[in-house]
Amino acid sequence: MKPTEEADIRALSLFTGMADESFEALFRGAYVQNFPPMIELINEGDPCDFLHVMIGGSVELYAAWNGRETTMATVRPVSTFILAATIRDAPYLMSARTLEKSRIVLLPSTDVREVFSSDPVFARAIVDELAKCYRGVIKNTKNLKLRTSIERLANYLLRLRKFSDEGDIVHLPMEKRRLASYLGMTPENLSRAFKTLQGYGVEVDGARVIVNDVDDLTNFAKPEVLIDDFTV
Amino acid sequence: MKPTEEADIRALSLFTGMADESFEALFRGAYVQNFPPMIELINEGDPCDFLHVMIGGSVELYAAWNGRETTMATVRPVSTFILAATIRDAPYLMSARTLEKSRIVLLPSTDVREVFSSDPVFARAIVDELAKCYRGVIKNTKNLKLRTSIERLANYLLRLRKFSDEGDIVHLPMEKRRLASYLGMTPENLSRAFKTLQGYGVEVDGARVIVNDVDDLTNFAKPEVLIDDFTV
DNA sequence: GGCCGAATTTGACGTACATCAAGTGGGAGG
DNA sequence: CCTCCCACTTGATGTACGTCAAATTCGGCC
Repeated sequence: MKPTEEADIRALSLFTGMADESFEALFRGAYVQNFPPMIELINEGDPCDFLHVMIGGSVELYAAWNGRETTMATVRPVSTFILAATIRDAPYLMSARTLEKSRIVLLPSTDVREVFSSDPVFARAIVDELAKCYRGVIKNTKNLKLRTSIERLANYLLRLRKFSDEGDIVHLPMEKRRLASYLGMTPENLSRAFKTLQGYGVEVDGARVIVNDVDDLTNFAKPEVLIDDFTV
Repeated sequence: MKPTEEADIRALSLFTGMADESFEALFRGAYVQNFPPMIELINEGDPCDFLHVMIGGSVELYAAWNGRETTMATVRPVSTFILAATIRDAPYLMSARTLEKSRIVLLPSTDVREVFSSDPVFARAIVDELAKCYRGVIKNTKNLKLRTSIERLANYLLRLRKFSDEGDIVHLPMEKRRLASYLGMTPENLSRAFKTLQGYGVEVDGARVIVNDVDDLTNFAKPEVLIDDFTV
């Protein structure tokens, strides 16, 4: 692990307040690995051996049942995933695969639980993180149950735009078929949903999307803090 | 609060291991209240002032957006709700209303956070509870995204049956329209879904449902630990 | 028991979305 | 530069599910 990477990780809210000794104890047994694209990192149902920390690339979390599959989330640096399973020492609820070449730190779950017990600051940070994740999933459920697929797409675009550094031009951070699955629809339907949003000033060119009329789109999408704001 | 009620609460995994002083400190500032049916306890977006502990009746957690409303969960004694908002000192993501006459203990959020900081056993219990809740919501998301409404109903019935003490006879614990909303469908569609499940030996008589052929229904519903087992 | 209002059911119909089957186009490798 | 492959799009069609309106049943209350 390079010093800059370590600094990035240390800056995560999960690790930032903890004692140096704890941080060191936590990362002493860590493995840093580079994975090629489309590698299965985790299989649903397997026992949870590691907390994963993304420091490069991107990973898709997905779930399957009865031959169907759905994207639950995509993870990007710098952040952790499957904290809950680590803490509970429970089997993974989701599978994970790399989408691109990815660099990931693996922290043995036993170490995480150990440091959790010994460092109250880390414990507090874990609780904060878990509560944040929980609320994130609740928001996602509201999004799924209360909105149509077109409304979900519209709000998704507005969220992208908020963090775009090119103003009204946003770049879809994943393939359209994965976005479709994440939003709970088929690729075909996503394509048609984009076409519908043309009527609200949305212009699509591959992965580049231009939001020409924010007010119009916002008026249609009706974004709301308690669903769409990930900081609350 | 009656001694038996206090004992019931103390037995919750959230409170069972903590020091007596902590428990006392936590409940010193508690309010015990009786509510009539259909009272709004909590409004989405309000600041979170209390951790709620159900000791009688039942409460519906629901969310609304743009004129639509959906049931997120129903809570029954003895258990707590809105732990995550309490911990984060964040606004409620869901609203809550009593369904029946209910008896509820209100613990000031500040007290919860204070005891959380001072009692590591309580802290550990909160983390466990949060992780459990998080995993519960993830399972719910998988249920919603991977299954049709009929499949969700079938699995819901099998879950009820598992905890029924009348064998193949189960009792729906809420009105059908709320069940429909919880399962992400309309009352009309729920009615038709029940009719479809007649083909798999399901007999409906008001709130009483008989599962005549568990194997047949199971074969259709394909329940799975990583979606339907709330203990994992 | 009989009445009343609300929940549930039923039927007819409409909409949202999935599926299937061709296209079309764009990027990686020769 | 060409070509192949794979994502994406498009159109036609089917299915799941919602909506609306009208029964019907149920539960509470006199």
